[in-house]
Amino acid sequence: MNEGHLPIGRFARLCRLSVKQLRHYDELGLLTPDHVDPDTGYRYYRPDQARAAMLIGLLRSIDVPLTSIGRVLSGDTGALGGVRDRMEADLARRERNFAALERILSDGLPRPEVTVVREPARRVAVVRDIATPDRIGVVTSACVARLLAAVGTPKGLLIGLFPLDLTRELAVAVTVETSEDVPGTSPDVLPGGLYASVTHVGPYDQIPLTAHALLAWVGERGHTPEGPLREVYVSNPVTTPQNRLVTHLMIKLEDPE
Amino acid sequence: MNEGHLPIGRFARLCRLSVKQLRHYDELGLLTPDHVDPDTGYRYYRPDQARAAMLIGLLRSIDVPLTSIGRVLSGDTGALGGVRDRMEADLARRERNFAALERILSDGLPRPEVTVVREPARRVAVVRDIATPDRIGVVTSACVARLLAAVGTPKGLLIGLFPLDLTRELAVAVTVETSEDVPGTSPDVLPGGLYASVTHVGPYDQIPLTAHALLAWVGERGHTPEGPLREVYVSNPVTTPQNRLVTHLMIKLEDPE
DNA sequence: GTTGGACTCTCCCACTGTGGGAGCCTCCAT
DNA sequence: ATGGAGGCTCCCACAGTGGGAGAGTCCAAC
Repeated sequence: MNEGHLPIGRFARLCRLSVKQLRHYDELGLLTPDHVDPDTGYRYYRPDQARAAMLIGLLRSIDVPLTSIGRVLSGDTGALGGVRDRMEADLARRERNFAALERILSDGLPRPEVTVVREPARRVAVVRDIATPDRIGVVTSACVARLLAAVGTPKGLLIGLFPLDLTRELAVAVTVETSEDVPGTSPDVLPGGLYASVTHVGPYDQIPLTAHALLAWVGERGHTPEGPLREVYVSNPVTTPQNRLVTHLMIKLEDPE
Repeated sequence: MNEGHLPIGRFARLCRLSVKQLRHYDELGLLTPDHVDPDTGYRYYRPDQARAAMLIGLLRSIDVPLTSIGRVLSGDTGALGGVRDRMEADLARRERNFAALERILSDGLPRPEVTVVREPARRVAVVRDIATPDRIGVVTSACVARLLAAVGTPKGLLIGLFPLDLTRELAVAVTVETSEDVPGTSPDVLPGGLYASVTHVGPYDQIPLTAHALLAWVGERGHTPEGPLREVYVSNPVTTPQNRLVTHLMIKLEDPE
């Protein structure tokens, strides 16, 4: 064999990777040793493979997944762009989570006051869309924009409707009370009756904190929540600071018979 | 059995959790069903367990680990504080990683120019400390502060010394050339000889990008890097914007015989 | 030439949290 | 009585790394 060949341990020290990692990368086809002894299975690397090895280490050190690294190594120049986008979205989500945790730590676990109110049926103009769980915020904003464009200055408060199961693809809707049909929207009637209601104060992306408490209240009392979760946007999000935004969260209770 | 008891599927829908999750939480002891039929193994939950279940779901939705949730449920009020600190550190690390990835995407993979230079031996004053891999930045800054406090205004450039193996606990050192012993520092002599050298331009926490390229260059040519990695801080970090900071990275080559 | 210690091999298991699926059993309404 | 929905347990998968067992290999010192 060539004299320059390095056994795996020496190569690992050279590249600042662990032996385990190198074997794993070999197995995945990311970095195949220049030569493998057919009798003993010993892996031997050429020194100039250190560049590829260290590229792997570099990208791993910034959390690029091995599959993406594989694409980079095989010349897919666009692979890192996708990683960038995913990292950015992940980062934003983690920042939201961190803010929510900070809030819990400062305000304690949410135990807001739940009241039962009787709501009239409401004739509304509806704008709907489909969203994935992580895009609820964006999609809802878009619906609001479309609704406002169709209705003009609304006379009542905007009401959002969200299904209780947020784990998969879901339909969101934004409505406003109206007395006549509005072009560009669908007419609908929100059922009246008894609702459990709670007030959320804070950023919209922390609504789940309060909504969980509302649903817990409902479940605790043995009610079965019916229909979508209703969010009544009381504050003007343009003029109100994030942590003063007021939203009423309501869920219909089954009719007592 | 009690009439209010819910089988797992119904309870799961109520709490917006999956059946799999509930079984898992049962197994971990986080949320034990109120009653388990000894014959069939069927789990039955009380409606008021929904509060605990939804608390789990809420904390999971903001990435709190199940073990920490367990501590919260058993009344450990300090558990979330630890989670907060870990999340904050993790967030900072991810932000750095994201910045590094952005840099790679805009500047391409680092392939800086490596030169071989002959360095004289240098008599230096040294301040050392031990750091874990994620605290290198902080610990190094502290060493710099101690060194500057001991030396006053240095006549030469600060030089950092870092072992090549960054995967475990490691010793960092900061030095400055001096002609006499300085109280509060240790005297040492940096060996002279041939060094591979490369210039890094950018934030200190992106030094690994360039260092990897340097080590790859060394490895490619079959050299064995010797001794610690040397970082010569050319710019004044106080007056220079982050992405204009200039640092020379140097690694000693074994002497040609 | 032999011996011993460092090195390497392949497998298996662990972590975290969730989902999918197989194979079987149970509940409840028709 | 029967069928379908829903429950049970147990196994495997993901991603990436580390740890360890048990066996084989390399190389330098004697």
